Amino acid sequence: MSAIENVRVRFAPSPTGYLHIGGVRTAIFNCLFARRHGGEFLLRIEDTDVERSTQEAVDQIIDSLRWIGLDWDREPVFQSKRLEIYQEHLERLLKEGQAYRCYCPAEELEAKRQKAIAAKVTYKYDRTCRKRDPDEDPAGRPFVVRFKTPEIYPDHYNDLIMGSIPIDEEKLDDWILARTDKTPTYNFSVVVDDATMEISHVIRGNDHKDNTPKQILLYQALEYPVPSFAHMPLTHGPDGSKLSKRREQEYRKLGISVSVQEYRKMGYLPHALLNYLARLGWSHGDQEIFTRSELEQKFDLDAVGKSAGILDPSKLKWVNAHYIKETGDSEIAELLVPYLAELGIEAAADPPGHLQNIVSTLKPRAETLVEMAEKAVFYFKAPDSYDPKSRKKWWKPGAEVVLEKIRGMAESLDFNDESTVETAFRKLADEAAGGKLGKVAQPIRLALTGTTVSPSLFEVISILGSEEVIRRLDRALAELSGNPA
RNA sequence: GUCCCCAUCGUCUAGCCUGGUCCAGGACACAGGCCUUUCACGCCUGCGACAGGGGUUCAAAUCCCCUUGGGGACGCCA
Repeated sequence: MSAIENVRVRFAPSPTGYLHIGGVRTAIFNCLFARRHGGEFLLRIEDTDVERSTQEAVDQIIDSLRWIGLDWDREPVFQSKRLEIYQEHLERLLKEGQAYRCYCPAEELEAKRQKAIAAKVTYKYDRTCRKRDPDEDPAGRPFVVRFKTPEIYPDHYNDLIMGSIPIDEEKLDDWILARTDKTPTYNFSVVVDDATMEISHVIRGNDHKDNTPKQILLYQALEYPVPSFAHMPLTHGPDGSKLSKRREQEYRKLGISVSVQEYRKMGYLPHALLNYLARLGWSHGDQEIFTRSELEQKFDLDAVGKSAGILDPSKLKWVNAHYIKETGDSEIAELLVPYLAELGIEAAADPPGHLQNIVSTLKPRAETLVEMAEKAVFYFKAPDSYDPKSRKKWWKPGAEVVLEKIRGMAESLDFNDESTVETAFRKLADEAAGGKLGKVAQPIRLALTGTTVSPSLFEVISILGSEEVIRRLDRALAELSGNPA
């Protein structure tokens, strides 16, 4: 697809809670689409539901969007500050006879709806008030304003992702534009906002697909140009159904979450999540890894699929692991600090380069920053116990000889230098273990880390430094001789 | 219930529009191997799908129809 002129898109969350993972994906698609075509990406906060909207949620959403690296082009628009605009449009429709006041009591309509549901038929407003002459409207009674659905309308609309979608009479209710308290309903405010903000492409979740016919008719009634629509497939949970905030506990066990913030807590890099989410439902040949600018160059709606995507934590982890390896040691070190703090380790005051060195040994071994922090603990805290199984296997009688020899080397050689350590070990392995490095390394690894799994021992030793190595060896030696220190 | 949408390996997908190059390609996961001081990383190999049935055609994953399965929407929520 070649570049489209005058693109302006928007992301329009309602601030009733944290940012939904499906929400960011919508935001990502919008933003990338705008960048791809040199257009604008705007943010609109849909806070007309005063009861449920909070400032805290607004802050959280903005924070999450920034974290993942999304940038919008103008000040965010708040619907709550645009009430007069909706009112103007409403009056215009009323005056032109394209909308009418409905005095039917809410309870009465609700009862009819329940009845329809019980009878298993589609509920539609019976248009009682449409039939009345507006001049005969009862004065002083509460009313809502309904859209007077025109008799003639297009039989379909063209969706940029889903293709041709029929407009079905069944769905064209005389829906409510404004509530009794005069506030606009969603379908009314979006249209007024998108039209007045001159949005060119409405890219949103597939769950809004059935609202589109209503909205198109409103654009036409208001004589605004109808934007292009693109309904993206939804993001589903592992069971294949729509993600539900209520099932968060269940998701947690599987390593996914509905909340964007949680992914930060789980130790994902923002660009990794962005990359993963962009690739969920969109593709560019066989490419999996995209830089930000590649995404901005290559993303387009014509390569977006039609079917819903299931969040796959293992693929996400793989993408994350990839970026952990790709990113520089110092950057990762900086990002790691808060995760270490969670474990009670204050690494910020360490000598410069210390944490970077640690990070460089852990990068190929961690899929998330949480995992990396956990694996870094032994560098900061000497083992307080030794894995019993490994003890049995590697600390057989005579093992103390090896520990003592290494201890001696640590005293006489420069163990802050990795290659010196390696040379010493190889020499010892030749002399004492028939060249089997493992026989020397494992007992030492156990002494130094408490387990038999760690980064390269040579790296570990050079990072720990001679002093600390001696301390840990002494402690292990004491343990071996039956006199734990 | 009504309406709408979707349908390629377990998952994300390429291919479908413009039928043949596809006994269907890549990635994640999984299994095995190599490398190796352990664990990883990396590399190699393997496993694994056109939902089913009818058409159309010399030829269908690709076009048409039906069935089945899945999802979404039916508010004075957004």
